[in-house]
Amino acid sequence: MVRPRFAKLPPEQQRSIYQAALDEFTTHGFHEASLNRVIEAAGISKGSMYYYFDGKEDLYASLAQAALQRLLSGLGPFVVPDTDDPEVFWSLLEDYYLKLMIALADSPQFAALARGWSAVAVNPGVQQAQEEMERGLEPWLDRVLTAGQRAGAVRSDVSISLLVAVVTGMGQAMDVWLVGQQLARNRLPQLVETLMGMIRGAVAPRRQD
Amino acid sequence: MVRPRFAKLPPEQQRSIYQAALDEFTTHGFHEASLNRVIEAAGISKGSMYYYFDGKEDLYASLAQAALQRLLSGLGPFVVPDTDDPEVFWSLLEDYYLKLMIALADSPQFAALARGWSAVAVNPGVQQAQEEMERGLEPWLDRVLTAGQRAGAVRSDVSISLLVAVVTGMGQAMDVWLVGQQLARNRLPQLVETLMGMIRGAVAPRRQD
DNA sequence: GTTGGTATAGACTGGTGGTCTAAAAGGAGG
DNA sequence: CCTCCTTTTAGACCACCAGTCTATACCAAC
Repeated sequence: MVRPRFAKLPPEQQRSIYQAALDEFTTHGFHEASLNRVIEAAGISKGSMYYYFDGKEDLYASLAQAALQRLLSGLGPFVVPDTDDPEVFWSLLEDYYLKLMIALADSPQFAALARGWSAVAVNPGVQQAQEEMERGLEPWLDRVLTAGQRAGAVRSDVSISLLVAVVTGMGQAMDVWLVGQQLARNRLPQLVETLMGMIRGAVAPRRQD
Repeated sequence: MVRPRFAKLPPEQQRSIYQAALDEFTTHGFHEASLNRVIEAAGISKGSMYYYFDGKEDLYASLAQAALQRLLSGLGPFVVPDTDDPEVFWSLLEDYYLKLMIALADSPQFAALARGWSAVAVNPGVQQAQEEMERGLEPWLDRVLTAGQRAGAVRSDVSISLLVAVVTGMGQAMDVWLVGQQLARNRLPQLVETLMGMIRGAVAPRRQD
């Protein structure tokens, strides 16, 4: 999936293509985006586009990956809380989530890209690309929740896959909701605390456990 | 959005068109579905199709609406629990959710249709149709949660819109997860209890409330 | 120079959703 | 039976789509 040919391009042209693609994808979403328009806006020929990218999906995945990398570069690697104390576990997670949200608030481009993502998943051809991206996200969630179970912070009486699904769903819903709000930066900490509290309420062990 | 022309058709032809559309949409999803193939499979002409439906989106929305109606007809109207007891509130909701899940398990067609739904939402043109459908669902959730607040079963310290978003997200995630499982009918009650418990954990009042 | 890989251009293909015009079918009044 | 008008059907046609392919331009190595 690495395309050294593209990396060899003069950075100026790389940015031109990425910018055109970003505009198109963020304003139209994946399916309604037109590769032809991207080609035109970038000022290159169809041949060149297909010389650098395998196709529409590949361009999108490339773009998203680059954006994600940029987003996470200021955040350090994914952290898996390693602790025995449920309170500490949730506190660590909340810190991390807050940092993530702040970074996200600073790059609305990526938010727009991420929002279009779920739609892409329907196309089977893209699932592979998505898996590549999720290879850094879903397994992370998986490991985090497993660590949470060890710490007694996450219930152990249901399958991990359900927990991952539910937390992902909650996270997506919250993100979408957050983007819809006028998220004043100074209110973020309180909001994140609330949101994390809801996730905790959903997946924490029942009281009699 | 009502197309009396279509309703006037001989039922046999109506079913022929709906069946062809259902096959296409459930096997390919909305975006990858081909209207031309539906037309061919239904054995009608393009002119007729566009005489009866405004287009692809309209056909899809029509189909989904009909399927939803059929699904809910055996379920009675949406119920808004009216009680003062949080326990009763959640119990009523759980009963209803279970009935819904059983009905869903009995009509996999609708499940497939519903799965494709989120992808359609990305297309702005369909959002209107979706809103029309959700006009019967989201406000219901809204009212249910408000009733839950009155009963002290749902926390009142965050906005209803967030609660609706989170519950919707959880519900979608759970539905998708459920469909992915081999949902044996006899295990459904226990599963639904678990799922409802998670929703409850997320939106119930904090302990110190 | 000549050769050979790299890069670019853009015509072309088979498909898409959607429009449009012309003809067929159906029915009411004479 | 014929005319007139509306409703319905047929399918050619349009612009656009993602993706393929061939021919040519470029440029370094020899």
